[in-house]
Amino acid sequence: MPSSGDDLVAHTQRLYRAIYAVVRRIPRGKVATYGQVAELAGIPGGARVAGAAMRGASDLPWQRVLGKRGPSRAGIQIHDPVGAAVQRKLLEDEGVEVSDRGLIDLNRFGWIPTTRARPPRRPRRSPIS
DNA sequence: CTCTTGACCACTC
DNA sequence: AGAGTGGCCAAGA
Repeated sequence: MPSSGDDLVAHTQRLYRAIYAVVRRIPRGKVATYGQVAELAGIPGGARVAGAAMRGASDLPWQRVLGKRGPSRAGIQIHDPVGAAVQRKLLEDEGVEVSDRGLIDLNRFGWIPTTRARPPRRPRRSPIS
């Protein structure tokens, strides 16, 4: 947390940089939610901030950040229909299954920022075609 | 400083 | 299951 003497501009820049840093850590073929990204970036409850940060995002895997649509489901939440289509394409290109309604199963594709080895997960179907 | 906006989220019907 | 509501945080006008 910034002390009262901390430069406010530096602080806000740090927030966005933190968000981008988190997004860059999301591995290919996995997805995270805005809320998850925000929390990892040090902004608990700041899901909307993460969304705002994604809007102007460039040179980072922004397509891997989705809205939370249920306990174990995420979905394309982007407003612009064109951008939504692009996101779907990018995700499918890296092996993420997106339903017709734009939903993704977090149990299968959700990113778990594990520091240690994750338990052996056995995909029920071939991860790669 | 107040008010509005937003690629959010959880809770209720 | 889908729609409505209120709350959340930070940015920008």
